[in-house]
Amino acid sequence: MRHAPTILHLDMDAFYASVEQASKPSLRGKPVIVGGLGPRGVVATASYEARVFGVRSAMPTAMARRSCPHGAYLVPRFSLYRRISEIVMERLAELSPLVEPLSLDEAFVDLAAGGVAQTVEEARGVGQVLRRTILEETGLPASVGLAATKMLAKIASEEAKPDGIFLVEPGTERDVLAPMPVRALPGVGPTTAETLRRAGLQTVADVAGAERAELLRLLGTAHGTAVHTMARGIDERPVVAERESKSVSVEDTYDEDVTDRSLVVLKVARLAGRCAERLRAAGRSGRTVVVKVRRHDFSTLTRSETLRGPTDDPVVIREAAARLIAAVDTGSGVRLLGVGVSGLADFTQEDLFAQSAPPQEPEAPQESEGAARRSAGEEPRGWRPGLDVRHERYGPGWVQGSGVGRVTVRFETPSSPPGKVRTFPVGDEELSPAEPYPLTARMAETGQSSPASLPKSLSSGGSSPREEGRSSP
DNA sequence: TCTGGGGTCCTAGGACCC
DNA sequence: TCTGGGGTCCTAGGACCC
Repeated sequence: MRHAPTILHLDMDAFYASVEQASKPSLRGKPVIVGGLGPRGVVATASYEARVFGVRSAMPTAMARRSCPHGAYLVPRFSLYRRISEIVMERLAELSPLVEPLSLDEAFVDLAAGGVAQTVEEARGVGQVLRRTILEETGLPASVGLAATKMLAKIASEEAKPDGIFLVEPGTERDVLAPMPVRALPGVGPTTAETLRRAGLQTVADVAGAERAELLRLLGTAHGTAVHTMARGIDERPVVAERESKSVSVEDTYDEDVTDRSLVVLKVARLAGRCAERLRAAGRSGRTVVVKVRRHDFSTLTRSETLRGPTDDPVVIREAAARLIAAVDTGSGVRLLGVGVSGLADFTQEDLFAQSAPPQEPEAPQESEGAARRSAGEEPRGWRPGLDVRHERYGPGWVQGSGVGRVTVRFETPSSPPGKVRTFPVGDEELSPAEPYPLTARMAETGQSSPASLPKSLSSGGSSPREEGRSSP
């Protein structure tokens, strides 16, 4: 274990909600909830103002509306979040070759490997400069944790929030951890915490003081060992850059349970097609096709089939998915269907034996996403709250709400004062969907060739298709 | 209030082979 | 005739994370 706090954990504060507040001046200082807005939606991120009312991530949106009825409820704008994430990750890459992203808004950085910090003071300095840089370039607050291990760096960034920095001095790990609830340890969720509680272990100190054999008996070999080790402040996991994904999957939860068997079969076929598209876009192929079904009572089952060789062929994946769903009783209705492919190979090469794939896939006539949804009997989702629009006469704005044939738009941009609201008929010819506005001057400079503005076929790949836009030192 | 979507890792049992 | 152990692959489910 290293002797200086040179593992940095960066975590953007309430990321999606903060982006929305930065984009929409009228929402600053107000409760903002980003997530699914349908009857079965859940909260992805709540702003700190919304958390005061008890709104939390993963909470059903319907419940959030009850406890925070005056909040602004918005759908996520992932293309914008991805653009901002790219900018942040670029800044991290300047600190070290060892950057391990955990999600769009979170990453570990090994500062020692980058040679930018060897001591407590240097590490703190790097963290402070980083926070300032991110604020300047994106307009968003980020918190930084620094420690000698990943576990403590992550706990430190949690401690630092909101908009702060926290450094765990090497040697004090056990003291910092001791009073914390067991849930603070990575890998300890509700089930493990309950198991430990029943054994009388509530704090990290309790677990650290427990017999190793007792933990193995309670949690099994792998988990028990990991929890015991972590509780004593030991964590030798290295920061690892560029981990290849091991599976690709697509799933949909439906607003109402699907009972019609032929519709179930149709939806599985469509999901298989989408899954294959994603696989191809990533330049991967896989051997095991998985179908996932969640029933009306929330019970979930999976059925899988392993092919003789890896594939990314939509026809092959669709056929396998069709065989799998054929063996599942969906008579009582399903709330979710999913299709995934695992056992990913590095190459995209058709297996020469088992496949029935014709060389030139005779895809069904290409339907647009919207047309596909409509023909499947689903709602077209035009003006969803939070989305960017432009009006010929009033300029750029965002959808505040819609219903009974009308759309309400607020006309403002990141750098404008809070804007005015106007209402239009949903069919207003002068109103059209628009690209997100850059949050800062810096984003406007480099963001013109943003993935969001590129055709789908170019922007969906793993690596960025553009070369320019990198600032010189 | 009624539970998203995208992942990772682990366990356990059965088949199959040596 | 009965009784083995170990290794690998596949399938299914579950806990956990963001």
